[in-house]
Amino acid sequence: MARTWSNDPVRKPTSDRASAGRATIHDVARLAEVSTATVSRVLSGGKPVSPQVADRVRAAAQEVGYRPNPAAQTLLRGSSQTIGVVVPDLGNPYFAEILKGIAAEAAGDGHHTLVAGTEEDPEQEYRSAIELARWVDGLLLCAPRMSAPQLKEVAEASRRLVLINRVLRHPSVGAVVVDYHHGVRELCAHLASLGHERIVYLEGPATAWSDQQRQRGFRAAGLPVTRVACGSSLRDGYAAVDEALTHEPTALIAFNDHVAVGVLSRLRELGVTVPDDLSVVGVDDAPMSAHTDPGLTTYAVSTVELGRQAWQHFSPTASTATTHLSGELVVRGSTARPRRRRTVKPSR
Amino acid sequence: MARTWSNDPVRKPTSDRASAGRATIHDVARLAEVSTATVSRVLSGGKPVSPQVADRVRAAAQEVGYRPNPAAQTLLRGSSQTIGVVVPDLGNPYFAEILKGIAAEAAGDGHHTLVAGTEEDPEQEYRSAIELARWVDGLLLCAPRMSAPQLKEVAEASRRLVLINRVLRHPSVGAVVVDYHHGVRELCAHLASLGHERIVYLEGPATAWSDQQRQRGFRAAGLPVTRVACGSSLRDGYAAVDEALTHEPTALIAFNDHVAVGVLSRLRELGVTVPDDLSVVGVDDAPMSAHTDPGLTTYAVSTVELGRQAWQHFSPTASTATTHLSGELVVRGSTARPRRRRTVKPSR
DNA sequence: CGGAAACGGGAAAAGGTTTACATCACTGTG
DNA sequence: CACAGTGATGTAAACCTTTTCCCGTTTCCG
Repeated sequence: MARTWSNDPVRKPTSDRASAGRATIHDVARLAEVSTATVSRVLSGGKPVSPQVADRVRAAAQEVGYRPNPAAQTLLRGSSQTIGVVVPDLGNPYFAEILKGIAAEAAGDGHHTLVAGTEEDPEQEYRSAIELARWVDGLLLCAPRMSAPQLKEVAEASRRLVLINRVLRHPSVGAVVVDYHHGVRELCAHLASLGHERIVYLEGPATAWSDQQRQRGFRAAGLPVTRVACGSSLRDGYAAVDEALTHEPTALIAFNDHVAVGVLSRLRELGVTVPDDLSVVGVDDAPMSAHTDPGLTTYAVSTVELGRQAWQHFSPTASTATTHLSGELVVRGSTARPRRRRTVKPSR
Repeated sequence: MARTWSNDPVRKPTSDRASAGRATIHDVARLAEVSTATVSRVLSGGKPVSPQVADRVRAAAQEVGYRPNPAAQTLLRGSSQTIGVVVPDLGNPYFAEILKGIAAEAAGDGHHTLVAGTEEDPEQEYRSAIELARWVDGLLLCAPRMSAPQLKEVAEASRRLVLINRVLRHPSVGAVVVDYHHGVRELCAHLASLGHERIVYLEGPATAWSDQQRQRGFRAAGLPVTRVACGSSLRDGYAAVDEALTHEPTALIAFNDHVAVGVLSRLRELGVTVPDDLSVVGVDDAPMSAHTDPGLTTYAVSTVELGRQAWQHFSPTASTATTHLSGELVVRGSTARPRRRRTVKPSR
C-alpha cells in the first residue's frame, strides 16, 4: 500500500494498532481540510453542507479508501444493524431455507445476519442465544429446544426476541408458528379417506414444541396412531423404519420430509413398495419432496413466507402476538389405498 | 417498561440512550467500590487481583446482570471475534453443509459467524463481501462468482481472506479447493470402463471457477463430452434434461448431486430408466445421494473437512498456499453399461 | 437599515471497554 | 535500616464515530 507518511514528530496522524493502517474519519478530515463533523455530515447525508465542501470530502474519502468503523458506529448508535439467528442444525435444509429467507429480508433492509448452529443441544442453544443477544438488535430462535425458563432469560437479555415454531407467554416476544395441529389433521383426514387404520408416527426431537403440536393433532384427529422414536434427519428416518414396521402399519407419518426421504430409501432396500405396500407422508414440503420416487405427500408451508413474517416481527411497531401460518395438503404419489391383506413380500 | 427514575439533578447513574438501561462496567465498579480497571481485570482474568475484591466484583456483576458491550470491546481490541461467510445460495444444501462446518469450527474457538447469501448474483456478492470485510476478522468466500479484479479488491479490504473452490494469485489470500479436475477424470474413467462414449455434461454457473475445473478435467480425460447449459440447483437439473436428451447420450454428468437429483426426477417422468437406458453421475456426494433411487454414483468430498481446512487458514500463522482436497469415486446404482451393444471394440 | 432567522461548519462530549502507566503498601535482603 | 522488588489498585488515555451545542456569516423581511 502506498501510504506515504510524513514523519510527523509531534503526533501520529492515525494509530496503526489494531486497525492496521485503516483510514479513519480524521484522515479524511485532514485531507479535505474540514472537521470530522463535516465529514460525517457529508457521508451520512441529510445534513446541510455546501456542495464544494461535500465534493472535497467525498474526493478525500475516496482517495484514502475510507470506510466507517462499524464498531464505533455501533457503540455510538446503540444498534449494530444486525440480527442473530439460532437454529438447531445448520445442515438441515429446512432451517437452511428459513435462514436464507430471513437473511435475504434482513439484507434488504440493510441488516446483517449472525448465525449459530447448536447441534440440537439445548444447553449450547441457550449459551449461543445469550451470547448473541448482546450483539444484535434482534434475535430469532428457530424451533428452540431449550426450557421455558431459559427462554424467558433469553427474552430478558435480548432487545427483541422472535421465535419460530415455539410459543412463550411473555410480553415482548413475537412468534410465528406453523399450524402443525392443522397439518396433522389434514394428513390424517387424507389417510383416513383412503382407508388407513394402522398408522405409525415417527416422532421428532423430544423437546421440540412442533412435535408436541403434531401429537396434539393426532389426538384431535381421533385416529389411533402408534408412536416410534425417531428424530429430524434423513438418517434418523432411515434408522427408524425397521422398528416402525414391527407395528405392521399401513401408513407412516414422518416428522418431516427429510425423515420421510430416509424412510423411502430404507423401504426400498427392504423391498417394501410405496405406496402399494405402505403409504408414507411427510411434513414441510422440502424442495426435494417433489423429486423423490414416488413423490411425497406432505403438508406444505412456505419457508419464504415464514422468513418474511419473522422479519416483520422485528419492526419496532410489530405486535408481539403470535402469527399462525397454515399450509396445505399436497398429495403426491406416496399415498394410496392400503392393500386388503397384510404386506407379503412384493412380487410386482 | 416500569422504569422509575428519581429526578437526579446531579448526574444520571447510567445512560439510557442506546443500550436501554443495560448495566455498564461503571455500574459494576461503583457497586463493588472499585475502579473500572479492576472490574475488567477480574472479568477478563489473567491479571493479579486479590480474592476478596474479585469476589466482590463478581457478585456486583452478577447482581446488575452485567455483560460487556461487544461493540466497545471490538472498538478497542480491533477484533470482533467474528468471521464472515459469503455463499452464492444459502438454500443449497452443499453450502449449508459448509456453513455448518465452518460455523462449528469458529464457535469452538469463540468466534461468531456472519453470513450473507447472494442469490448467485456476482455484484451482490461483491457488495456483501466488501461490507462484511469491515466488520470481521476474516472473510470466507464460498465459490465466489465475482471477477478477479473485484476479488482482489475484496482481498485488499479484508484483514484476512480465504476462498473455497476458487483460486487467486494474491499474496495474502488462502484457499482450499476440491480437486474437481481429478474428480471428473475419475468419473470419466469409470464411465469409460463401462463402455460409455456419448456423454453429456450439464454445466454449472458460467462464472463458477469449479465449473471450469471440471471442464478442464474433461479435456484431460480425452472423452468427447457435449456441454449443455444448466445451473447448480435441483430445479436447474430438472429443466435441463430435455435438451440433454436431444444429444442421445448414454451417460450424463451433472454439475453436482442436486442437479443430478433433479435429473433423476425428470427422467423418471419421461420413462427413461436409470441406469439401464442412461447412466447418471453427480459430484460432491450430498447427504441425499445415498438415498435416491437408484443411488447416485458421485465424487465424494467431505464438507466437514472442507470447513475444517478453511478454518485452519484463518489462523494467523497459516500459510496462504492453496490447500487441495481430493475426494474419491463412490459407485452406486446410477451407473451401468450402456444398453446398446457396441459393435466395435475400442482399440488402443 | 436593524434585527432575526437560516445556514455552514467547528469544537467537544459521549458511547463502554481495555491497558499502559502511576501509585502505594509491603516484604525480603544486603 | 534503606532499598529494590512485587503485588494490588487507581487514573486516564485511546479506540472511532456521531451529534449536540455553539459561533460567525449571510440573507431576508419589516
